[in-house]
Amino acid sequence: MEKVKKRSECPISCSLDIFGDRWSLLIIRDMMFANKSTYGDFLKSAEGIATNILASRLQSLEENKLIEKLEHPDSKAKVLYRLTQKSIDLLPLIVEVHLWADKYFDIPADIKAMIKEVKKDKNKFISSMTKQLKNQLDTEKKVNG
Amino acid sequence: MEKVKKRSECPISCSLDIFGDRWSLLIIRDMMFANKSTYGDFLKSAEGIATNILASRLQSLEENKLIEKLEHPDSKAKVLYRLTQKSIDLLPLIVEVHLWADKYFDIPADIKAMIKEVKKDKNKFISSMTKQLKNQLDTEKKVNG
DNA sequence: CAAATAACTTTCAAATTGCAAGTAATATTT
DNA sequence: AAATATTACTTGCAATTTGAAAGTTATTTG
Repeated sequence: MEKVKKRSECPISCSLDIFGDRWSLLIIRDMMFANKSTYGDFLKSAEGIATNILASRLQSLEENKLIEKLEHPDSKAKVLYRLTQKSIDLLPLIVEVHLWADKYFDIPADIKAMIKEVKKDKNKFISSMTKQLKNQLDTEKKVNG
Repeated sequence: MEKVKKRSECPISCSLDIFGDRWSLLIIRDMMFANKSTYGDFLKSAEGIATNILASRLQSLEENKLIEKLEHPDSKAKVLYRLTQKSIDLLPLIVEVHLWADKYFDIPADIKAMIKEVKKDKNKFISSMTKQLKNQLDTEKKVNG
């Protein structure tokens, strides 16, 4: 039940209202690149998100349709979180974050490899990864939906 | 003297540590697209940033080399803030924010026009705007630098 | 059936935000 | 020259948010 306060009509401002915090894009990252999909998965990430913050971000992301909650195929105790088209469409933006960071930070080797692929052919990387991510859609049954 | 806490080596995480908040990119936006350059300019923006938050964000952006403080040519009472190469390099990312927002929000007409230009030829838009922004560099004398 | 796992929720202190008012250094007006 | 206005902040304080730790509930495993 978090308030949705739009500060202006500016597209950047509206976007930041949704994912302009220090955690939301990291959850998206985990889902996009690390194939994480559960609450426990996200908790294990290097940045160390607190449990209450994770719960609050997951709720906000769901309210903003960037993720969906599904029944987990392996267990009723688990919840499966999945990207939506809306969040998959953030890939080009996230790729640009990587390219910018590559210019100004030291990047770990494994990620550096991915960035190398991006630099080789950005559009190809994005379209092939987008296709891959889309394959995960429409395959599971939504929960509470 | 704000602490610089890097949560991990992840490029997204490192980037968010710098501009992952609800205000920093709006200041960059004002400088990139609205030709704003002073404290008073930023205060006037639609989102209504508080004076203390603005001061704190300007300091953080300066510490992270995304902006520079210069003597204002018109008055000693004014401070001129200017983009750096590092922040100009955020343009591709900011363009992608616009494209994403264009897909999921209603965009004001004037900005819509710009997005139309972007869609026509993204690379051309970015390179020509980058060139324009770079022209503002190396023309003024730094303050306290 | 007991212990472990998973996904949260709750509690509370600490940090951050946001509003309002105040300050100091120019600049302008009278 | 004195008074007023502008500019760029800073300060004080209440409200909100964050973060660490512990607790809860529903499964699942041994």
